Amino acid sequence: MVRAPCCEKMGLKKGPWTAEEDQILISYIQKHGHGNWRALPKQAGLLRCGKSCRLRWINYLRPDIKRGNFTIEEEETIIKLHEMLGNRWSAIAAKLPGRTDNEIKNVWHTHLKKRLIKPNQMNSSSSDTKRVSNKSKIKRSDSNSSTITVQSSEPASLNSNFPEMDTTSASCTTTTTTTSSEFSSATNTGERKIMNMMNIKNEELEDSLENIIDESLWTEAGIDDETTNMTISNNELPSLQYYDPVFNNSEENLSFQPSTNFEDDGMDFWYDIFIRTGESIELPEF
DNA sequence: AAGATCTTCAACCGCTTGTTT
DNA sequence: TAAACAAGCGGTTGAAGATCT
Repeated sequence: MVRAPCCEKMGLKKGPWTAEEDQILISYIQKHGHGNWRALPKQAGLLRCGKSCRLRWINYLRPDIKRGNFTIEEEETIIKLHEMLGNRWSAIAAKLPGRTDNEIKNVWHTHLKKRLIKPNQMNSSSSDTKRVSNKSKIKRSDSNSSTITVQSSEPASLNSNFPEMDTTSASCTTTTTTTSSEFSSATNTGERKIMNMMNIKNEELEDSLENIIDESLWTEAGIDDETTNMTISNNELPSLQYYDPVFNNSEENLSFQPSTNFEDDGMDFWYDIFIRTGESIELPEF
């Protein structure tokens, strides 16, 4: 299918919008709604393509747009959501009323990304805050299994990989429950589901998990009708460190980072776990 | 003071996804 | 079922302002 590129038609204006154009667009939408974006500019008398009008309205002219600097809370939310969702700006924007995906994307690239790198650069010179030194992988090889568990009562399978670590210092249990048919039928979305479920901050463990795990994530992942449980067996735990291999930042987290060399060989799932020196968790047998 | 460089962010582009015919 | 179309998304660009030298 061949489609004429947007704005390629002769006579359509590009570039920054003038106040007059803004006013025309606002007036038209207030009066008629936007309806069909492609037809809008002609009906409104604008020499713009529909796509440009839509973008201008959504990113700038909408009455519910929140202007001005981002608050600390908003920035923290973006950082947290980006940790969970990656560059899915529209999904992040959906959690920040009045903010657009474009704005969030810009803020991320111009402010937040840099901020996340800087603390680690300082940390790297401090022995007690120096983070990740060990890494292991969990392989989930049985797609029909209904649970994924990481807990202290299991044999020290991790210890064999990291003999220098004290296995008594940390433990946790993370259990997800899903029906096998749903799981096995969604290889690619299942991986995201697990990633999201495990991406829970330590301080949040006290809260209801229903409040932590955003159902919309499952909807977006295509898994919206399954039962999900998650439990932490030890209140003092986990004392794990989260390590972001992209930005080299770290913080107190219970977090399991999907492998950057993620493998999806059939029904196999791999996850990297990053743990601070001297601490450990114990892994289940899958 | 002026030119160079950096930063910011609105807008665009190309692609994907969803819907209609 | 496939084509056509509309809307949405994320990456990228480039103009304008800020800062540096």
